[in-house]
Amino acid sequence: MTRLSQLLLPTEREPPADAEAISHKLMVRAGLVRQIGTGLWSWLPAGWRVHQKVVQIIREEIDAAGGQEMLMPVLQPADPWRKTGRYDIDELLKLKDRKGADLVLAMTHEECVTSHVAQVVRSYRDLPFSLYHFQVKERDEPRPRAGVLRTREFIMKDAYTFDRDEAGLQAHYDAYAAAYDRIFERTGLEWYSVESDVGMMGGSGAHEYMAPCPAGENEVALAPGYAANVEVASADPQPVALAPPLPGVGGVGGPESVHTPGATTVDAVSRLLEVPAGGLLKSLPIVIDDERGFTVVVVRGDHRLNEIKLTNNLGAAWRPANPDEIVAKLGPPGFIGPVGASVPVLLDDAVDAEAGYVAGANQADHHLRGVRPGRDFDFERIDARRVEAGDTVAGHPITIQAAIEVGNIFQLGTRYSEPLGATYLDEEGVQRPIVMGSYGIGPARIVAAAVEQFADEKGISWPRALAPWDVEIVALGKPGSDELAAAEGLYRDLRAIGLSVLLDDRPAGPGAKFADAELLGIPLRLTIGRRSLESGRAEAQIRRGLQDVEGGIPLEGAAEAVAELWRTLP
RNA sequence: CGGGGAGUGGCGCAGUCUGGUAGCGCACCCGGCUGGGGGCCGGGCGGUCGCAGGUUCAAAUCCUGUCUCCCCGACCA
Repeated sequence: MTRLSQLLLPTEREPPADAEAISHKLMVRAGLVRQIGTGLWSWLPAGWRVHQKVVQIIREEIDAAGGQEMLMPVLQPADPWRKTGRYDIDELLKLKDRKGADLVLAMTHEECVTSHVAQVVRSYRDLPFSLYHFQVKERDEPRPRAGVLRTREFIMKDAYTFDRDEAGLQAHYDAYAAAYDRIFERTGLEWYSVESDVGMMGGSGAHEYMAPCPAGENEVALAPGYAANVEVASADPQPVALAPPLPGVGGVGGPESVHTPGATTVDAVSRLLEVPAGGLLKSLPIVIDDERGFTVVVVRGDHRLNEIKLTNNLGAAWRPANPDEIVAKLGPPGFIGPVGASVPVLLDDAVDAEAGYVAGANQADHHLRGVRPGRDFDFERIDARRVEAGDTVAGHPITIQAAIEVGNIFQLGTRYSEPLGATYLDEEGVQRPIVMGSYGIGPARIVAAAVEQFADEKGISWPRALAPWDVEIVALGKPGSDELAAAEGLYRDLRAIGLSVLLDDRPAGPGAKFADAELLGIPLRLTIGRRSLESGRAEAQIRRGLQDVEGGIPLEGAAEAVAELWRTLP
């Protein structure tokens, strides 16, 4: 179906009233997708062609990397999810069948694939291998948003590797990383891979593949040779100009108490004492979920706590202390500090132990000036702050950029094989858990990212590899006209040499056809009108940049010339 | 879950405050003109105003409840 007159392509002049993200607006306007409920989207024919382009690229590269394609169900028994402890996740949709049996709608397929492998694999001779499928995932998201960027139902390519040991996993992981590089390179997207948090998935290592764009929900810290999710990024802090010199710094005597009535925030203290925010110490009382208990985390006043880094570097869960605990252990909230506190202090790496700071005095309406870590309080070091733009890595300042996560790779280890009993016998007859990895890609996010990255004021501009059709022919003139006949001829010739072609043969005006073509974003547009017939040439416009091809393309032998031009497009 | 906003022909909106014959633009259908950037003229089709209950002689409009959708935040294997 490649005649526009017969294609269901409901384009709109106006974006949905409440849409914000570029991809949301344009994918709806261009007739690619339609919404049926919050976070629930249908792919219309043109949009589905793009999705299938992405799927095919992924399939080819994962096959080449040794992945074996299969298919697992979305509807699954609850039992394996109970065994892995994931049945209680809020995002997991649960239901019952007519007999009252508990079922879930899978949000990913570790439980299923691992259950099968547990039944099938007996010996080290059965390993290694990797499996994958493209399948719908269901997630009861707290807040779907931005069109197809974050939905409750979506298709994912999820792959799983099964190895005898960590070394095998590492080899598989590296192979998948290389395959991912090829996949994202082929899509034509701007992308990079970053270190990422292993999250609640557990495991020992993870990378995310990011496509930078304004609608992205992730923040990535970037510097030459460095890219990390802000969730886990570390960097050298920017220095703070501490002037004038603070009392007590390097000198005799302890900190000096100053009256700071009502100054409960960094901002207020900073202004009152005329000390930059970075010259303050911010004390964050927490309760760690192990023998450490009540603890104060101290970061520079101009820095923010990174809760994920804190959790990872503590190696334990924690919660903010409540006001009663703070008063009992330290003093009035707003005036707490590490000096004189009889609780453990974790000092962020960015705090200079030789410098003098302002900190809360653990006394209402008072702060201490000239507080020097080490001299005035004992501490252990921790890296717990969120990096800021301008911090440096190996001397290079970082920037922080919004990005969409389009893929990820995880070293799972035995997180799923142990609870589900996926084991094998090694050469010595010893039973060992299978070592696993998991690897996801969201094709819909790749589609949306491509829209976001290359759209202009006229509409979408697909990378050649993802476009729903290679070439669009705009046929001007009435039905039955010579122009339309010539367009039909060109259409057949292009198809004959293997290009996919969308022919706009609708009885519409030229303005409407050109506008729709630019909205839909096919990389190359050929126009056949009266002028073309008179000059023997089709006008050609490259969508990216809306560049007209000088002189057009001679209709005589046009197919080869078009194919040649098409291969040069982005 | 917290905060904000919105439900009126297919789409985008006005009307609601101050109750009194449901409107506009686009799209769509028919006829004609036009034919290289959303063109013009004429004639049409299409809406239980999200849903339920209430107040009233009278409800899109006031009251109560409820459902749905969007945005910000929290959350996000």
